[in-house]
Amino acid sequence: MSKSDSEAQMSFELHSAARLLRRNFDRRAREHGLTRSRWQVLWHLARQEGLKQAELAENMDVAPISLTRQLDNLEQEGLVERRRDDSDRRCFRIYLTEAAQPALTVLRELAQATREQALEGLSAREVDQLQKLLGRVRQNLSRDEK
Amino acid sequence: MSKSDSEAQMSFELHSAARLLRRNFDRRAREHGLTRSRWQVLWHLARQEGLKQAELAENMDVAPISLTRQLDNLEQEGLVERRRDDSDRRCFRIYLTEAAQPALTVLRELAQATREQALEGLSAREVDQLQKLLGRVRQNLSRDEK
DNA sequence: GGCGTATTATAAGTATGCTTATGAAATGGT
DNA sequence: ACCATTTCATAAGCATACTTATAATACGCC
Repeated sequence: MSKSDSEAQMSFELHSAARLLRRNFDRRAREHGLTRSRWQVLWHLARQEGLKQAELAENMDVAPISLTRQLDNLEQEGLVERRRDDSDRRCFRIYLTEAAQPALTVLRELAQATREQALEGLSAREVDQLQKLLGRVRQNLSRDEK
Repeated sequence: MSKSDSEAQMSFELHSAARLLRRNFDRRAREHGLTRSRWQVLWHLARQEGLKQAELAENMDVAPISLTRQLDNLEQEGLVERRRDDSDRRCFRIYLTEAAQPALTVLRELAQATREQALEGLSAREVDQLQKLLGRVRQNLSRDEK
């Protein structure tokens, strides 16, 4: 296989693998009544709470306006909370509520299951290698992301 | 790093890298007036023409109905063609027109540029390794895709 | 050969994301 | 202190994808 072909193949595999990983998780999440856009918000909040909407949107890689509606819904259902910032009355700080904890537990289990399936048959060394190579690709691409 | 952490990290990198790759290409394509959904159709057709809409949709990983509208637009602009199948009057076979060729040339160049940026600093051997590892992940996940 | 089922494309309605515009509040230069 | 600029959240309108339903045609079992 020529260098250029191998590179093209790599793009294809990268795309496919990521799509399948997402899908696999989606399928599991859907069985629990969690839709993609919903679990993504919860997932990011579990990593870090108290962000402004704009910051959270940046983290999630969606436009702030797109997050607004998701938060509207999640807030209505009592899973997240908008708290006014004391020092800047323009913005809110976003927090999870206690009611969100059960969903998070489920999400963590689903993520684990998906990963196990994805990495079946790969040695710890190979997983590590894959992670490092992907990390370099990511850095190459994120250089000019702003 | 524990095994489980390393695995979680891998999912994150995979997701990120794929997203950035897509985005990088999108940004380039957009400068040429090509939107995501449009170039995806053209791209897949360049690989293989003459498919039924349902088959093409399956390849592209979208629902058939979603493809219908894209084809409506692309057909209107004369970039693709729906040809009736002789032996099955229910279905169309989809083909690119001559008018689509310039766009495809541009797409190929953009893809090349994106790949070069993504893989900067990786040796041919590393690219190959990455491709093979991703291939295994893909296979693990695509087993139960249907 | 004939009828039930499957397949193909599409339509209607809904969800979700984006671009662009807007109002309120903060910030910075002078 | 004042005005221009920036930032934050949201609104309106559009693009795109999905779920579910439907009409036309093909297929398969008996």
